[in-house]
Amino acid sequence: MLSLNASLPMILNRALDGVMPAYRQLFAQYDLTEQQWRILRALWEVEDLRAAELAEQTLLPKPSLVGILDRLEARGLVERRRSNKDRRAVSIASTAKGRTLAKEVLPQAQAIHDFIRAVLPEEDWDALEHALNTLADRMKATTFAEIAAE
Amino acid sequence: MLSLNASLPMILNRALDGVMPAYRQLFAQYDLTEQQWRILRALWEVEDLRAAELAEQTLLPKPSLVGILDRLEARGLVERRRSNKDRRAVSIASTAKGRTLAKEVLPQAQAIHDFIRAVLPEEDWDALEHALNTLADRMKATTFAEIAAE
DNA sequence: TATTGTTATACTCTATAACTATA
DNA sequence: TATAGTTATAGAGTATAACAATA
Repeated sequence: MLSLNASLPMILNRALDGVMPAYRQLFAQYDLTEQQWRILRALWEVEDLRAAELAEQTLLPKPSLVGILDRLEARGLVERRRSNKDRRAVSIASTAKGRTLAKEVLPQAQAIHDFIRAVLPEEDWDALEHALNTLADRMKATTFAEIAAE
Repeated sequence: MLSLNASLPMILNRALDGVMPAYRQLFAQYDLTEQQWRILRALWEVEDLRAAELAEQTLLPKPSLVGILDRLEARGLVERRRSNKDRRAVSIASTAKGRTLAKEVLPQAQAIHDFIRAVLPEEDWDALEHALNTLADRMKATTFAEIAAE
């Protein structure tokens, strides 16, 4: 029987547990949680995103998104605008204040990233990325019911 | 500049996001959260563990552990016993009821695991495990301050 | 009717620091 | 004094379902 620490979730969690503290120390300096960071990070790359797109890119459930956006908006880092084309939709964008923050934080995040990249040789990263992405894609199309039915 | 969805945390999170729903559907049938599962899973492999060991193996912070154990104990799935050798220490073990649960759930968790393993060839798994464990080890010994100082 | 985003509810987990009892 | 576990506090995120406005 498989042991706990050889299970894929635990391997992934251990890796995250190794990597995230460095990031969290950085985020903490700017009073950001990991989820808030993901949202800002996504918004800094584009003009704006609709709530549904943002939820998908950040892997955050839609009802969670609302609260996290509320907090970011209250701090003036993002802003919500009702779309004119479809009055149901909301477009979310970084504010100027948010972009100022980006200029300060992104280089430091990049430094962490570079440090991490240097731990493994380039070809290991390619293999890692490919394997994990394959897994995620394959599993996204699979439910527990299908597995149990085998 | 690096994009969000190419960052290691996001790659790992996406993989978890692909893999966990299948497990969560299973856990939900037994009213278990992911964290509760980790604890039970660890306790099913051994006679007992001390709180500190359990926290380490499950990657759960000690104060979180207390509440999660409270809930598991209230359901009669685990039990806490004060150690006689060191009256400060607490040894935590699965109850008979917990072991009955194990017999029911573990084979289904194993089925998910087998399914996941079949997605990638054996050698990819070896590479993946090795790469991620190397990363976790290397990063655990690193603080943000060190990275920033480079 | 279907979709977008939001609200409501209830709960689990987290972070940090301080505390109790042992050692 | 140091350690093991717990408590206290305050908050963030999650899950699920239901809802209002709009399409």
